Amino acid sequence: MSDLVSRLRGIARGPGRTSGAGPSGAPGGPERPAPQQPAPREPTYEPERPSGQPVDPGRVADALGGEPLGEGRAAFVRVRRRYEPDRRHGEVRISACGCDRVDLIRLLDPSVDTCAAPLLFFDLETTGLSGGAGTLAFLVGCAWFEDGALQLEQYLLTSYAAERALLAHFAERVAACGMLVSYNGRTFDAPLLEMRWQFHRSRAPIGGTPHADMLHPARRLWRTRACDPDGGCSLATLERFLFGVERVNDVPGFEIPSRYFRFLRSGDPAPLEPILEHNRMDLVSLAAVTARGLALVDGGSAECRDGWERLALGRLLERHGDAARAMECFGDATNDPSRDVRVEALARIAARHRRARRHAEAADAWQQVFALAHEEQHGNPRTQLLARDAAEALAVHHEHRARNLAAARELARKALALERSRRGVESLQYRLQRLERKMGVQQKSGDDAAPLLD
DNA sequence: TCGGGCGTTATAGCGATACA
DNA sequence: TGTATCGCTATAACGCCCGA
Repeated sequence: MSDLVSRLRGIARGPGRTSGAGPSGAPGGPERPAPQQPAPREPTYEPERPSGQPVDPGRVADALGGEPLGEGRAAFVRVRRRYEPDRRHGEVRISACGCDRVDLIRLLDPSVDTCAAPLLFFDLETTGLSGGAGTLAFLVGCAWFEDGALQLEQYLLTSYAAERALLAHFAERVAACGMLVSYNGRTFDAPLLEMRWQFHRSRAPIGGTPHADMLHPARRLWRTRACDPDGGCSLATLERFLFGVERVNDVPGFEIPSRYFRFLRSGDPAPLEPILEHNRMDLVSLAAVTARGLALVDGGSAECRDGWERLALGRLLERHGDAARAMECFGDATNDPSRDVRVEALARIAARHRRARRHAEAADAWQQVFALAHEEQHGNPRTQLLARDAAEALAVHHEHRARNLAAARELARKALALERSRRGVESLQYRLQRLERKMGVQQKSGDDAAPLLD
């Protein structure tokens, strides 16, 4: 332990370099022991730094490849990086992450009233998850495009006294942008920043700046696919699915606050470097996800990679009243190799026809849904649900429009066999009773029953 | 003319899920 | 671990159509 103590004190005091990547250092690497020191069993950073002795922002900046900003106790550290257009982020290049059609962001996030460039992507690392005055953002990361390259800036808090200056600096950056973009920022990042601004009795600049939160559009577009068996749609899951990004030695979120507290106690910035890299990865992925979403709403069905993406885009466009482009997506999805995709697409098409009172076209689509879904007796529960919907819709069609009571009864029976909810069963039983009553009246009056459908 | 049925829309409640 | 947001589901209300 005494070795560790002297090492930590050496880091906090002297010019001897320790771990932590510099400007060109390999990011995200594991923490390394100081030169000529035995490797510690565990990378523990106990509160050995003499209390009351502030962390030197200049030394932290040197270790992290940044620069100190501000004077005295109000100084914080700024770390800048520039990712050139040909740099790769998984399978995509930075040049492909630019967002030209920012006006289309309102299709992704309907809560955005006005769309304006330039976009400022931002992401916080905080001392905790829960709100309240005790949680603060010790790292504010932001990024924007400049001449095709992604410019990143990170503001690191080296002492609580510098928070106001750090926030003011970020506020200047926000004032220069047209729109903020975040991932779950509407729920987490923005409220936390606003709370901190209130704490310093300053006006929060975020409230007046349009803010697009990419979490919810990402869920709408990729949840059913990106998403692992657990159905997650975190930024890390998404970047792996969309861009093939595999993070190496990424710091888990729950570990971030404790690493920062270790830094405050020890003065050693080494535990922070993986956090800065984690934050940079989040910012690049956020830009890439935004660009991908904008490309989809701009390019439509032709831009989609597969049928699942077509279905999701169709639903998103339908939600915005763009029925024509939604139908194009659903129509293209009916040619997908996946039966589940084809069934879902046909059900969407049928529902759209029904809404537009094109009942013959709707019945034709429902018929295809039922035929396709029925081939799969023990398949996807969603497909089975659509088979039941199709059977009931066709029963309605035959009872009230085609006037084929026998076919309606047969379809109602099939729907009943697929029904799982008590209410649904009751509703279908009622329908069957009505049909049989009508058929009894018809037979008494001497009418011939219409032939059954295939 | 009236009642039954269909289809759409609005609303409420609940559960899932991002974030560090 | 707390919190806000959204999607899903159930339900109600409403307008429309049609047959008795």
